[in-house]
Amino acid sequence: MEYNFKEIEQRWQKYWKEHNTYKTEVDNTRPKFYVLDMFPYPSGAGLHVGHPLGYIASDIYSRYKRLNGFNVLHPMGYDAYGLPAEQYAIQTGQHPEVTTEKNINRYREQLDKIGFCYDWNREIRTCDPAYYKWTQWAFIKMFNSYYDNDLQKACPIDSLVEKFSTTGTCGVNAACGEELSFTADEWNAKSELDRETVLMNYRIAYLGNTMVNWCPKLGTVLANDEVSEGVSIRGGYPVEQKMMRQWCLRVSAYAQRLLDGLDTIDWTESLKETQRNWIGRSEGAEMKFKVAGSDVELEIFTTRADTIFGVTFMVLAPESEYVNMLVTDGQRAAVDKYIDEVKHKTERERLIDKQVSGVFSGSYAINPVTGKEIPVYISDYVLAGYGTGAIMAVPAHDSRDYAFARHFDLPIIPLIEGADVSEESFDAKEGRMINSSNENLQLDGLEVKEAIAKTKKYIEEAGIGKVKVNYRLRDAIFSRQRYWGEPFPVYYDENNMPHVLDESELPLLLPEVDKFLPTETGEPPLGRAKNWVARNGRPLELCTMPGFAGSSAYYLRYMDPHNSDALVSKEADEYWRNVDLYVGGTEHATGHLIYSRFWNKFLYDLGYVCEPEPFKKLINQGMIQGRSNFVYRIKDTNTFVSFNLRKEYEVTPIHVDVNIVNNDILDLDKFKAWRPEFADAEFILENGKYVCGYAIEKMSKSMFNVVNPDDVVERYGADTLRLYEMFLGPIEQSKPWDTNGIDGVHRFLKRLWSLFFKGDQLQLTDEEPSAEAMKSLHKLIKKVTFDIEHFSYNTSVSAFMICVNELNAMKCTSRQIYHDLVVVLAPFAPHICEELWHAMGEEGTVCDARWPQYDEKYLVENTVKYAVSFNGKTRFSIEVAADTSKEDVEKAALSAPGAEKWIAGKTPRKIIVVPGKIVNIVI
RNA sequence: GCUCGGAUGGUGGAAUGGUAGACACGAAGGACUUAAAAUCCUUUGGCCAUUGCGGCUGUGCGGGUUCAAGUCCCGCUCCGAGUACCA
Repeated sequence: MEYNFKEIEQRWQKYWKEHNTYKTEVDNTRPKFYVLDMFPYPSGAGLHVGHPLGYIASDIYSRYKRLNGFNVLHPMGYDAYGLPAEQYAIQTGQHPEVTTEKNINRYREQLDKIGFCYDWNREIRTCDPAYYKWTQWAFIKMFNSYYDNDLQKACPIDSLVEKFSTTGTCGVNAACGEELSFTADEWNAKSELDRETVLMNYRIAYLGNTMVNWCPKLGTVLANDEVSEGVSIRGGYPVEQKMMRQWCLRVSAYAQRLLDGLDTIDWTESLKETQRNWIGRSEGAEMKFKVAGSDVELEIFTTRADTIFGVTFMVLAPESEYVNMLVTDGQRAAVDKYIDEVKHKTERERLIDKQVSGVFSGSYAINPVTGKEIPVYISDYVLAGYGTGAIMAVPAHDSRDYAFARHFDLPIIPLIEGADVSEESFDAKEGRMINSSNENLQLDGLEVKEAIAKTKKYIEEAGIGKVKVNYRLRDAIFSRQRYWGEPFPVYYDENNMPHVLDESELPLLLPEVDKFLPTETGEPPLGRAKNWVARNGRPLELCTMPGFAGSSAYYLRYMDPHNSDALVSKEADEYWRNVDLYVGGTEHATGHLIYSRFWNKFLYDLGYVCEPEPFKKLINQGMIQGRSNFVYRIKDTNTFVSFNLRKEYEVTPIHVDVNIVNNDILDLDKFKAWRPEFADAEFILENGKYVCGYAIEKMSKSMFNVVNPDDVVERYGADTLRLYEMFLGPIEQSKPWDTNGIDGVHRFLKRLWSLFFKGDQLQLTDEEPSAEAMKSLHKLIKKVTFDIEHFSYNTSVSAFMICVNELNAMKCTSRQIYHDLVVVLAPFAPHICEELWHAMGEEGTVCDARWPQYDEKYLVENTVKYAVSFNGKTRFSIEVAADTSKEDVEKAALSAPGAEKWIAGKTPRKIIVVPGKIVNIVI
């Protein structure tokens, strides 16, 4: 009987579906394990061979845990809201819902062919009203909450109102946009509208005027993580800075907890580091500089308080509120001109144009320590959004200040002994201080670190400023001027003040529109919706939520996907708790993985979830790159020359579809049929074959290097695909898709099959397995158990190959051996194992078997091989009985044939015996 | 610039400080076959010796620790990823 993978795989996939084999329920009698894949955005292109890499790894882990008696939650769903469907809708008029549905069906079809053990009863889609109801619900909760810095948690906004009405802002320490100060009486005297305006300053979901990344081409704002190097990540369009009234989430309030939480979770160090950088904690000081002839106090943030003696000028961000206060009449025109220029530069231009620019404000600040007057400049190298939007410039020890000082010919005072600042600044925080003492503060001779500490202490005592921690992490901008997203549960009153809907009104359904474009008046697409008003007749919010809204809490919904009364029931949450193993790409490090942690912590504060971190362990699967193939056309002809002969001609490399190339050998007939212009192509072959060149590139349609998993399944079967993807290399490493080795894996499965069957006959016997066979099996179990726990799947596949080869060589037919072999292989190649399990006459499915435990007693060797080294160089090996004493091993090594030659009559100075491994003889 | 990874045969990749190159691909040779496919066997880091054992060398470069280093330490080079006027 041939290994008919097609028939086997179809049969078992059908069986699993019909028997609901992978259905999961809360079961308090068994330990839980939650394995999650980052759910995909269902794009029109379908899955390529890179997508399943992580899915296969998590599937193996899920099956392994299940075999070990865990109740495994392993769900899948779709991140269904997103730009591509909307862009497509704009172009074609096709409703995004229709294309999304179509794409989801295609994804499902592809996923099903690979034999995953997902519990599809728990499928979720972010665009499903029953799902996004809970996204809207969370938004309402955030709107109705503020962040209490003393309690370090989110609290109901009502309790803040309570405090305001009894004590005013006194004693309130809350995360806010702007420090406010008022008494209870002042609060109580405020109008409803004024109160709402004040509260907006504290809400966790708030409407704020902020500088946003505006992408004119996409017609929407983007979050910081959606922009890279001044262009949008999706589409690569220019992004500019614009002040807009936008919904924001006060993620910054959670900065410290997001940072601290990283120490409690098992993620790769590099990913944690990325998040730490993104959060960007920096300890420093806020200092106040008086301005000559003015009441204004200029507040700046610095991490280098020690350099206070080297401050030779100040710089304001062009958007800073200080600008207007400090510009003198004489400089007004110049400043206005400069600010106008800056405004019209896009973020990208600002980055490309690294030339120093700036303008003098006309004012002078007074150094609080030295009392010296220093000019105040305005320049776009200072960012409005970080710190206070103003800096003290120390050109000797900051490269940006240095460039500015050089350009405007401002003084540069070195403050560190031995630092040469004639050519460039000395930015390192090391060395001894000089030029830094007066009657107020003496820093000379101190190390930089000591100087920083001393200065901080001084400025607090002298009341010049205070120690402050700053974070780079900004609040998330939460509005998108798009159609295909979650509508905000928000309406506006006659004062244009937003209010949230009542929870009973959820879900607020996404309305129909005639076109998916902005309105003629420039409003978002929802402006086209008819009757887009709340129950009370008030107009609803026209923006929708961004992509990360729906993906921030989806792992919670999987726990209890059909609950219409809660995001997740207490019971389900307390059982499943959080994700034990999360598998996905690093590209979400500063987006989804920050937002999700924030969202989870918020729900944790409110008592809706019981774990402070959503993802306990995270594995990043590498990207699968494309391996493009090339043919070489001789210039001005239709003749193609094989790879190794191409140097003899003048040729143009042309991408060729990798699907008509096999192991770099071009299928000539398929090539001719591929495109009309190649129909009469001629070839110059080498050894009768046309060999293609190759290159590693991103997998994309335009490179003709996209490999579809369906094609691989069709040709080799799902089990081969699964094994091969794991065999390709370490899971976390990026690597090109290269089918050159797939035959080897497929051969392995065929060999396995032929161990079971001779002809049509199952050739297994009930005889006792030999010690040799037991050893081979237990070696395998030990190795595979270890490997799965350590996500080292590639070496497991090797271990299977070795074991099967050994069993084959020893002609083992023992049912007992194969029973266990099938169980440990089942997570990797479930279909063939299910078939063999069944053929052996076992009950039920292999999914419910028990993971075999290895027994060291079978692994004990009778004899041990020692490598014998002389002065560290291995020369030969000896074999001795396993229980030979160290002394006897030494003797055996010294008296072994061949040893004489290396000892050369001398007396060994030292002999080191590493049990079971090596004897090193030092002469 | 900063942060984090990485560098091992023709290729993908194995090696708790202990015989480097497991396993697989590819290649070469062979068996079976009219032939091909499939399958199986042998060889396969480099150099030298091959009538035999064998010897030398070898994990990006230069040092160091150690009886012993691909692995640990110091200093470089190159490649990849992330991030970037964050004061």
